[in-house]
Amino acid sequence: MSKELNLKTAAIEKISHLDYFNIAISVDCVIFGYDNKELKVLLIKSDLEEFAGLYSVLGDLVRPDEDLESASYRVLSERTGMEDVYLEQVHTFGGIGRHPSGRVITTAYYSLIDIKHHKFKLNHNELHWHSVNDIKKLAFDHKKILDKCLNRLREQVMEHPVVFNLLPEKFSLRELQDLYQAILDIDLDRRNFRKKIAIKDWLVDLNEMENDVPHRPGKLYALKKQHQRTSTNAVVMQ
Amino acid sequence: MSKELNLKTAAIEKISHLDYFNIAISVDCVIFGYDNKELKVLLIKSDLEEFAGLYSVLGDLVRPDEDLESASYRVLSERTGMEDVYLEQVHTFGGIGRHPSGRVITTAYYSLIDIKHHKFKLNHNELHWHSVNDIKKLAFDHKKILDKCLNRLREQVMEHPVVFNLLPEKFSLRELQDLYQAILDIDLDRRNFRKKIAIKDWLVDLNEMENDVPHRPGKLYALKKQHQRTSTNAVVMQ
DNA sequence: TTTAAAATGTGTATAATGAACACTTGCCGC
DNA sequence: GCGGCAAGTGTTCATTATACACATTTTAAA
Repeated sequence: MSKELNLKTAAIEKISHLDYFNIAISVDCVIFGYDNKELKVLLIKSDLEEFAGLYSVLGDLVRPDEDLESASYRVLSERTGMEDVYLEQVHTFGGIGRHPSGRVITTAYYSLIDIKHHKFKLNHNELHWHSVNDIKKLAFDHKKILDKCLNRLREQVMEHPVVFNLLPEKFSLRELQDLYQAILDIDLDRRNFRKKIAIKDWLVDLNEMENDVPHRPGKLYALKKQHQRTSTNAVVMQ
Repeated sequence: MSKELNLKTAAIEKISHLDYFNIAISVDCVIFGYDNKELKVLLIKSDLEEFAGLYSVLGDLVRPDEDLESASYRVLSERTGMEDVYLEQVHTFGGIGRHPSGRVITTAYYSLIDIKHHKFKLNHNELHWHSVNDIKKLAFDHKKILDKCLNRLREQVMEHPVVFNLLPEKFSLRELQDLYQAILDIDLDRRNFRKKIAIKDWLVDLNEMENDVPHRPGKLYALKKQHQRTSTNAVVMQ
């Protein structure tokens, strides 16, 4: 792979090769989880003095031989032990001063994982789940990144079957509704919600019941196979 | 600005500084225009041997001291002479082999401009408008980039007042409907279309009439000031 | 000046979708 | 067996989207 770029614009020739390569690329993964009727996000204590005491989302520099999806997938699996996660690119943040140590352009992804999944492990002491609603300030421009990812998640949630990545394989409609309410931060009418979900035809009735609830158990459902989207079977993945 | 990045992950320390900076960042602008009832896109003949005869969208490397928006804005004004254009980030493409001369990650923007605007000039002999529907193949991964931008445009068009950037300041409802039909590639019912637009309350009635049409002239409208969004007054711009 | 062609401008009826709302049933725990 | 709690289920009403037709205005040509 030649290190000489061949883009012949008027401007480029005036500027040295090194200048152009003096920008680093990173990916940042906003990893959402769901627990105790709250939407959570996985954060790590910032190791930069400038941001002492602040948390940031998980990210890393992109290696020369990996594409963006691979990089964010690597961040995810290194940090959580999980594979086959749902990942979606949201936005690229390229402000000049966004990283105190140098020019770093970052592409933000959001990811949805099941906190209770047997493979899920926190591979770092300083990793913690935080309730999305409680987060006021983050290191770098990560609050902006979080907000953008949260907005994207909210836009997607009623149109596409993505939130099931936050739940265990089997779930009741009440659990599903609680999850929607946590994500959208609104109350939903139970009957209308069930109707809406039924119409979409995303679920299979497992003919099983909840068995660990202190009241009448509900039916258990699972997402239909053809709607399951993860990093390995993504329908659209560049 | 220190060249020593301070991101202390396990992985980074094993890899030399130069490796990480051996990635270039570019922006690509998918510039849409509208003429003769067709949606157009501004393309340039590729100057790479690998893509001889193929066209590509307009792009350039990002300079070390400019953010992504500035870079795409610069590409736009250098190529078209226009300022105050509408620009929106769509997606970042980071595949390993997407550029034959080296590793280049690119962030794609789409832009909407009025082909007939007095400031619009093509500052390059090899720039041409192409009908979006006729484009089968482009250099690099630019067909994919075009498709993604076109999809984004189509998603936005009914919800947000963006397409007015493709029209002159004054326009009739017929012209507006023709434009919507060109973008969405469908026919719309005239009465329902007018109702839908009226409800949105985007337009002011100028109390003027068309005067260059070979039939009954229609009323002229303009986009209300508070809905005009360009690069200088953008509501949300990172 | 009459007439044909073409597009403007407008309203209503019907269908589809979304929102509000209450009661009976089943299981658990005491 | 009784109280608590959530499951399960339909209907009405309001809003929104769709389908559809006719009279009017202007230009251009006979």
